[in-house]
Amino acid sequence: MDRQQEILQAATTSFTQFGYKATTIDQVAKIANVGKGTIYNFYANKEQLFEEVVIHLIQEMKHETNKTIDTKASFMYNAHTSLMKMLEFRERHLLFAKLIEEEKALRTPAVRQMLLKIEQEIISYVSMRIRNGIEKGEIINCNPEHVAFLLFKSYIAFIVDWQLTHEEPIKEDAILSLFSQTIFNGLAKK
Amino acid sequence: MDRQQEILQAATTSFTQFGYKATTIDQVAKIANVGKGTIYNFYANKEQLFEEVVIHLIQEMKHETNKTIDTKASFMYNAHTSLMKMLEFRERHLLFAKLIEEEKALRTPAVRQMLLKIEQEIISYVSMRIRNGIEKGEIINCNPEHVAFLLFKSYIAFIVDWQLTHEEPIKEDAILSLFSQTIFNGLAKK
DNA sequence: AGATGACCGAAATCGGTTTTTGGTCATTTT
DNA sequence: AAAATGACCAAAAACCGATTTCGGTCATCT
Repeated sequence: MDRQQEILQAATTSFTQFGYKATTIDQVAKIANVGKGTIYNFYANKEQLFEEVVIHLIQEMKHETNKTIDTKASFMYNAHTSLMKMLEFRERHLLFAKLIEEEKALRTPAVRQMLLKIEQEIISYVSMRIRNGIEKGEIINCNPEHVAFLLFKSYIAFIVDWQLTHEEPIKEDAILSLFSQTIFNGLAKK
Repeated sequence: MDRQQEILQAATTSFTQFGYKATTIDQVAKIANVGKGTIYNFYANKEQLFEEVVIHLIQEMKHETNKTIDTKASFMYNAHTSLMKMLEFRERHLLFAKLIEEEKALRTPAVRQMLLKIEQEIISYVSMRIRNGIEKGEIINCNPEHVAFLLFKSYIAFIVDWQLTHEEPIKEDAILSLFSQTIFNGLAKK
């Protein structure tokens, strides 16, 4: 694996485990087995390295989701399988969870900014899919941004907030059936 | 108005305006036009005064909601009007918003604890209503706790989080129609 | 008997000092 | 020559003792 890959990998590990602030460049260098200066050959500064990690993760999620989408299938079916896919890779979203936690606890501006970027990115992606479903006449004529916002916040609530008030995390299939029964089913044209 | 009422009123005002931590007992005394010692004749300490304020607010909300419920009407209709009622009194929920903000920023343990209490209280109330709807055969057989959690978190997301990423608050009727189109409609038996 | 505010100690705040850490660059390695 | 490196620097964060604030008490006063 080339050095840049190694560094990105190490940074992802460290940010996920310790958060943004508690991750030091020295530490990333050590994990990646490179000198500190080498990192700056590829990334201008810590914030950009962070951004690269986040962009990479978003891309991966989009890619993963797109793979599951079958343009022949119904919106309903695709929404269901996409959500399932997302839930399957929940651990990978632990970076998000970590960042949300850090944002709440430390209010690091860089983290806040990145979270808003992630949110905006995801919501605009989901909006697009919803708009698509409306155009195809598969789902009712709703406000795509509002529905996307609702979906995003609901998802985060179960992935992140649920643990705060309940001992054990909620099961994937419980979330899945809940969303299917409520939001998704509500959206479907009858 | 008797002194105790005066104090509770003053405390509510101050907590809502400044939050828990930034509210001093001296200040409450001043607003209520009583000596500081007088407050301790009615409330053991600041935390209990806070709890009393919160309990009062929850009671008021429950009462307000119960008033709108028509046992003859459908679950759907009642859910809709209850939500409408809640939205109507949005300003009164500003204390909640303030507390959520404070919890995020300062992590005051007393505030955290109180928010969890509020959340638990509301979710258990909504759960009860949902269980009722299921028993009456009006809505599909879902998990009442999960649906209540979803409803609560969604409501909070629009009342509190929306402003963080959007300039102007979302309109009441936009929230209302969104909930009707998605979650509520999904729950309805067809 | 109930209300009050001066008073107390614990907890928060502040400001100056020390330590940590993001970022650079002269030197070394390939 | 090009890339890698870690000693080094300045700026930001952590630390810590001095000072202030504030929750809670109680002797005194209505």
